[in-house]
Amino acid sequence: MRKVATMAGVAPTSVYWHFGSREALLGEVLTVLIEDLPEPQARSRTPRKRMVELATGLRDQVAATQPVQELALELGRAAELSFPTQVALAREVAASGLRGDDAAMVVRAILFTVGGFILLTDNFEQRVPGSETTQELWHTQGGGAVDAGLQRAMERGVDTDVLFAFTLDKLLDGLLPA
Amino acid sequence: MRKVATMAGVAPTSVYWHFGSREALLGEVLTVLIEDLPEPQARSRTPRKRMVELATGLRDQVAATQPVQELALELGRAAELSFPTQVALAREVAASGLRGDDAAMVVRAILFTVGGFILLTDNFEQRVPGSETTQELWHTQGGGAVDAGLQRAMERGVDTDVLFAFTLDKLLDGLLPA
DNA sequence: ACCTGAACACCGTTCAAGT
DNA sequence: ACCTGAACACCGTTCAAGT
Repeated sequence: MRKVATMAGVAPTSVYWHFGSREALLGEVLTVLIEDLPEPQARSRTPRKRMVELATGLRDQVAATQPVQELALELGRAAELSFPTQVALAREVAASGLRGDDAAMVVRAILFTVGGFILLTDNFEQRVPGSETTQELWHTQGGGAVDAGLQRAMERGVDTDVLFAFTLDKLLDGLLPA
Repeated sequence: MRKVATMAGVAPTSVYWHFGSREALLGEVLTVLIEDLPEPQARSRTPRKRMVELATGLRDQVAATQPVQELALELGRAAELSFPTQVALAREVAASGLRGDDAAMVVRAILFTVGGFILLTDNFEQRVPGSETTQELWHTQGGGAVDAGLQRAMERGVDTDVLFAFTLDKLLDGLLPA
């Protein structure tokens, strides 16, 4: 508040006259930031490929505008960030032949998976220096609990981009049976 | 800090002699809380059913111990909470016939999906009163953008428990083809 | 209508001084 | 070895007083 006021060349208390509270101020900032986000785009030739494009695009956009996402999260307005993609996704699900409640479940399953991935990856990156990743925990855990090859693979860690693409692909296999 | 000190019948500054910082204190609290969590259990008869049981169990456990989860999240130690389930899940994936890197991808896809769902649902519940859900945004959005039946379904909202079960089921369909 | 300074009730933290 | 009070540098916010 004091920093913002200084930048505006005004006393901290003036901000309260204009915005009422810190939260209200941040809310207006977020609204502007959200308006400036680009529209989701999908140019591929099949509905399924366009779904992947939209999902990946949302993930990339959030990664590229992390401060916006953190602010939205803090203000409990994360839903707004994903809404344009949700609408575009709904259109593709309808294009793939699904209707009504069935279509809605598919739209939501995809969006929850994408959104969940984003939050989870984000949480990993904000990891406190001293804390352990599950990767490190697999090292600690003596062998023998699971198959040796699996153990080694778990100890190696993952590329989250690859995992995201894999998970989305398999989910779509389940959601849109040939 | 001051509250904790009062409860311990000591000056706030004494806490710093024992723990060093607020973060270190909370870290030790979290370690104890995590130790007290029950082991993941899976009693069903097929690997796939046990996977569903483990995933659902983790979700339920987190919901039942939300303060622990929030603390783990704040301290960047969310990974630890899911680790026992991750090991149990790895065992089931191996039991279903997968090995090495393929198995690891499947374990991670499931765990990321479950973890993501948990974080996302949690974020929705912590929604700020004034903020809009996508459900409300669908109402705002005039009709015509998508199929009318789908629009109505999106306006109705979801039971996240049902959506979770559905998504997990479809993901497993994709991950463990018959 | 807009801005101000003084002040309040909080934070986490440091540190010299005590026993 | 453990505890203390005083103090620092922060927060968000209220409010009476100014112009």
